[in-house]
Amino acid sequence: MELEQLKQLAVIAQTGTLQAAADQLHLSQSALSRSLRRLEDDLGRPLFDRTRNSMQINDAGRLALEHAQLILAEEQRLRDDFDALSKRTRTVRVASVAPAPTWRLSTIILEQHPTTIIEPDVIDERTVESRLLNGTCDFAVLPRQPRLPTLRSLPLLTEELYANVPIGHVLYDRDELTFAELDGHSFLVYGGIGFWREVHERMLPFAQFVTQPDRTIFLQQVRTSDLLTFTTNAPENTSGHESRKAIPITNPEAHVTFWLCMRNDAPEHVQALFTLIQQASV
Amino acid sequence: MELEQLKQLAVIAQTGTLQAAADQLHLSQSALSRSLRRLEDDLGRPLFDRTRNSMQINDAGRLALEHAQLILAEEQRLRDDFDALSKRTRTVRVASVAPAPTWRLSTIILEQHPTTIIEPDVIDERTVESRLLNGTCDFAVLPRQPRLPTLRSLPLLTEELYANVPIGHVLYDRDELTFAELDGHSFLVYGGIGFWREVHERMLPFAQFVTQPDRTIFLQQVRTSDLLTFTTNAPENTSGHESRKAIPITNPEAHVTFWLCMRNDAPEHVQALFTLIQQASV
DNA sequence: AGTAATTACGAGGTACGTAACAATC
DNA sequence: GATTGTTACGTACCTCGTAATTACT
Repeated sequence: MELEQLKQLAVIAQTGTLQAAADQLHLSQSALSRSLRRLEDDLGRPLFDRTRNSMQINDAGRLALEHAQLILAEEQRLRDDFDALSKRTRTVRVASVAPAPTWRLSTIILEQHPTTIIEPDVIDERTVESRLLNGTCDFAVLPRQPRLPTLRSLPLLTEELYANVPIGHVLYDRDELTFAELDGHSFLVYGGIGFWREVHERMLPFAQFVTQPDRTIFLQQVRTSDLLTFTTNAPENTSGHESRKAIPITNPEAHVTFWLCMRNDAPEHVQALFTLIQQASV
Repeated sequence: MELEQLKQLAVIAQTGTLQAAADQLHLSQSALSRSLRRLEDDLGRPLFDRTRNSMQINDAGRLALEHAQLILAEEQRLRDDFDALSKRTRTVRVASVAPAPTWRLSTIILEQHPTTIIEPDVIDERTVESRLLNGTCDFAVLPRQPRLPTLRSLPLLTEELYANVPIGHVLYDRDELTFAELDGHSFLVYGGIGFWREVHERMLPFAQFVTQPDRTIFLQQVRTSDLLTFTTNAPENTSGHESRKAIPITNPEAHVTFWLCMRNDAPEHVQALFTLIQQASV
């Protein structure tokens, strides 16, 4: 007996004729006829009452059909479970305090495992930490090295903040700047920058911020606006700033090393990715 | 995915090695290795963690195994149900008031369907009738034609009773006898004669009966005893009476026609047998 | 005539066993 | 060296599709 034959039995019973069932199963009528015959031989009795050109399911057929449906349903559950398992192992949940580290992660992971699904969340540091500890994310990105013995960590990248100054602005000719010099000006900022927003607010208490949550619209606005903006050394930040000058900010708060963190008891596929990133970051 | 592969998974998981499983499955190790590989490919992930020369079932394997066992158990239930169905259709339960009609039935049925199992019960008329009506037998044999419209019936055979007289007995020279002439003598009788016992007791109120329930011992005793016995025209009654003379009994009570009865709603295979017997009895 | 199921036949694919190989105990 | 799992190769079997056949509507 084969699962394929049970599927065929179900379709034949449902359609009522071999021809219709064969069409639905992408099989010739004769092949289906023989396959059904083999099943009947295996079970020791006909499952259909036959006239010369019609078939009618009989008691034995109905009995077999009941069992077949239970078996096929169980097979489907098996496949569903495995699909869920595959999805789980293909997905990496990343909780990060800033977007650039997740971009870097994507670049490294997708190069080796193009089918991986990366689910980034840019959120505040406390939430990142708690999600890592309670297992609701696979990787955490923090602006410092965690020291818990239940965690492994590595320095993922160091991001440097630049003031992005439009032509004609009073600060355009400077070669470097400090937060103190920037304070009091107006800035156009992208909304999803997480950690950096706190830096801005702490270091520039008197500045004005216009926040654009949509990244595409933000980049368009940068081209036409004469407001100051920020950019960093992350390669994903280079586009759309052609008519502007990126001026380094010298304060130590403008240079941040982001650490990739993982629980020691992370699933195997997560550990493998961690090792991959470790090698790529050397 | 095939049921065979799920069986193999179960055996591999149980034995722990491919070689042991292959032996148990009457399959070469390499074939089993490939078959398992195909299952893993089908499900999209390994079911065992492999070193170069050992295998250990992993989480995915255990998950698959759970489902596999449910599926295989359901397949077994299907087969069990079909075995029970086969046994039921191969078995014919006969309730008869006398043994000879069941012998006749066996002869006719086994000639065409040698695998049929015939379960005869020789019991009293009222019980035969009730078993037929409540469905606890397929065929009933009665000493009269039933007239219920829910039943079909046919005359199966007419049995004629003979006095079986040993050489030297006072009645040995007679050519025919009546119950009245036989009354008062001593008889050796077989126990399992059902209906005929009532005839004896009613027609021979003053006779002595020595009853032997075992047919083989009865036939041996007949050879050596000088008691009167009975026999009939049933072919199965001819053996073992060589040193005796069978003398017809003229009373109408000694000539009985047995009717085969079946419910109109009997299962198909029982109806087919009824038709067979009808043709054979012409 | 048209449809439905079975049977005949040739072809392609697939799973098997044997055997060679690699690695571990 | 014995055992275990994987890979290579040739073969045999098995199921498929096409087509012919038979019967029913």
